Amino acid sequence: MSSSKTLIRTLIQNPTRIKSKSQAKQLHAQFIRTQSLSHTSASIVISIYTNLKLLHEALLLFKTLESPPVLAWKSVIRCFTDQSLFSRALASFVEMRASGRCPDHNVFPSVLKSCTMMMDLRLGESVHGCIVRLGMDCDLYTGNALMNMYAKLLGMGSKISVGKVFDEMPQRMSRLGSCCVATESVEPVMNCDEDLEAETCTMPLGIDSVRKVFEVIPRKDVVSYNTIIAGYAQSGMYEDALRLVREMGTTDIKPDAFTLSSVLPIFSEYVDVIKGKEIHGYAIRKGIDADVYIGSSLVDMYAKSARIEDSERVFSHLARRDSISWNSLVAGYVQNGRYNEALRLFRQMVTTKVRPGPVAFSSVIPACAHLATLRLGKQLHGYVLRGGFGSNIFISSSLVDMYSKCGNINAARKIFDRMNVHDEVSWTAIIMGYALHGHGHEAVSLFEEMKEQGVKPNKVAFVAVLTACSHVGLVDEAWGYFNSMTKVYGLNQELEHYAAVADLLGRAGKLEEAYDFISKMRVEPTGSVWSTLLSSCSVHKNLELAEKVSEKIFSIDSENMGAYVLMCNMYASNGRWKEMAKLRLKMRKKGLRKKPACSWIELKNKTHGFVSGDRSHPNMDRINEFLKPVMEQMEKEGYVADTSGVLHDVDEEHKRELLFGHSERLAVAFGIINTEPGTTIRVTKNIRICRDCHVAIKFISKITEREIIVRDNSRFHHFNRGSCSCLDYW
DNA sequence: GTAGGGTTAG
Repeated sequence: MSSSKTLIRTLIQNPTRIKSKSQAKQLHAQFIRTQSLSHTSASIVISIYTNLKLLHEALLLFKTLESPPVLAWKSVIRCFTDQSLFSRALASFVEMRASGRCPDHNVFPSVLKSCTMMMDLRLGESVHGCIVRLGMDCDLYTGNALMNMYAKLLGMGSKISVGKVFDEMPQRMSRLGSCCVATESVEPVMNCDEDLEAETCTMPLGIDSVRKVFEVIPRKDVVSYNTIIAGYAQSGMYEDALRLVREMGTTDIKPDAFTLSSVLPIFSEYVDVIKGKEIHGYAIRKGIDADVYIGSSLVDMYAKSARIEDSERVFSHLARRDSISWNSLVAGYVQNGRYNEALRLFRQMVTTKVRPGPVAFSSVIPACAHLATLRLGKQLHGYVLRGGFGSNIFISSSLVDMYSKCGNINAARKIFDRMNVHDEVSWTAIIMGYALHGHGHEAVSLFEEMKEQGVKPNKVAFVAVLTACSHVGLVDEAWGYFNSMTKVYGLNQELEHYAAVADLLGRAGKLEEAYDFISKMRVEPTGSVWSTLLSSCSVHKNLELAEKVSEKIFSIDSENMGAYVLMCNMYASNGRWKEMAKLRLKMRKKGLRKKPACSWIELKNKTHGFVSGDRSHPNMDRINEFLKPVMEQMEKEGYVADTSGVLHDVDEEHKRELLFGHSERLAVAFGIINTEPGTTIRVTKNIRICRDCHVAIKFISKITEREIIVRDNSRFHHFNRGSCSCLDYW
């Protein structure tokens, strides 16, 4: 008997000597056998259980206590937090306070973490009050946890309104990590005060609180610095973040992997690859360059600096890759326009058994949008739904965009309508979708609806609405929107907005006005702004202005292929063969070659490409066999080949043949002969659809009774029953 | 008690 009492005493004095579940249970049994299980000893056993993460055993014993001591409460609360049972941790804390027990500094870090994960700012603040009253705000761990809470719950976004903090809760939730899912009650306690409704602060709300806590902590450690640096970095206060990193250099606290991976995104944002490389070098010297966090930050930093090869190299040297490392490179490919590689890597990621999370989908779906591959886009959509990410606002916005860019505006609208909340990005995606499909009026009314619902349009939204106006010729409306940017929304017009207005004026035939507008822009016009006017000059057959405009283009960009081709076309259609020849000679001297026009169509899991005039396609005979009678029928119905756009200096008969071989016509024909009657044909083209093909496809849609959708590089054309959705305004 | 990747844009 006495020997077992000695044993108990030794174990109680050194509880860490108990390393296994069976040892803990033996100790518990000894207490029961010797009838010495007091409140204090029970608390010690509970703390031993919780240290071994034996929540169930701890709770069984805990429930037998009538008035549990602080040690028992603390252990249970910490264990709940460790197991991601945040709401139960908080409930226990509240209960402990109600029972009159006074918390000590050991319990606050867990409680604050639970408040953070539950996004319960109200409770967190009252805990803070309690901490101050107990004079525990000097405690290092408590202070660090407090800073983290304020940074997470108040510190996101550079300018944030209090009302918005609460609106964004579902998104913030996903950002806090997947462990939220493990709690029993995901519903955050939201006590939104009326007076907190929509006050916009110019400074992120939380960072001020973070700084106050930081200043109170008397002795700071590397975690304190990392927490406040991350807070500044994520609030867009980059200079303050970097200032603190430098300040660390004056102490004996040295930047570690956490510090670096908070700082690297700043240099991504600044596109400062020199500083980024310095950090990379520091990481190598410290021997932490293989860290997964640093690795993905480096991949991202190099990708954002257009050095995707360096991203690939960092990625290939990573010892371990998690889903974020993979996704950083997938996203990097997308950001650099390497869409096929993005899709390839995404596939590789999946075959490597790394489960793509929500972020991976919102990175890769835009690749489908750019490639206009409805087939892959639909597959990803299915994958998204199976993964349970259907209500993620980032993913939904990218799906809206994907469906509209792949030609299915109705599917885009359906997804948009099913979203619970719309932010400026999702609104912009659907508005741009209608704009590209030529439904300018619908786009404009959606823009108005967005404003009515209190969502402030950003600069991209203005690009979308101006594009919508431009595609249907809403000149007055466009001016209104253009001017409201500065007057109502405090947004500066940027190149894209000027370009959209210039495009609008040009399309509307107000060529001189467009010329003046571009000449007086407050931003230096680029070659592409002038190029849109040049194509308007071509559409409205104004050769004189076109020559002026092309000179402007060549003075900015002497190798602008599009301008050469358009000018050649215009000279050709005016019979000015000499000028055309001169221009072509210039092109040849510069070694410029015309980008081949090509079109592609997806059929049965395969993409079929057609290059203008290329007769090598294995189905060429069948295509011609199909086109011949259709062309004859077209001519009976009044089709006359418009050969004015044909560049080549050849006779009329030959020109007709050349038009015959245009890539979009081949792709449409191929689609029709390889699908069931009535199937919609979707064709994508790399440059603007040709004028004659536009007429021809209208006839083809009528004769074959097919809906034909052609996406060129600027918009969609829906051909149906002999007419096009653009109503020939393009 | 701390860190990394994401949606809309001629």
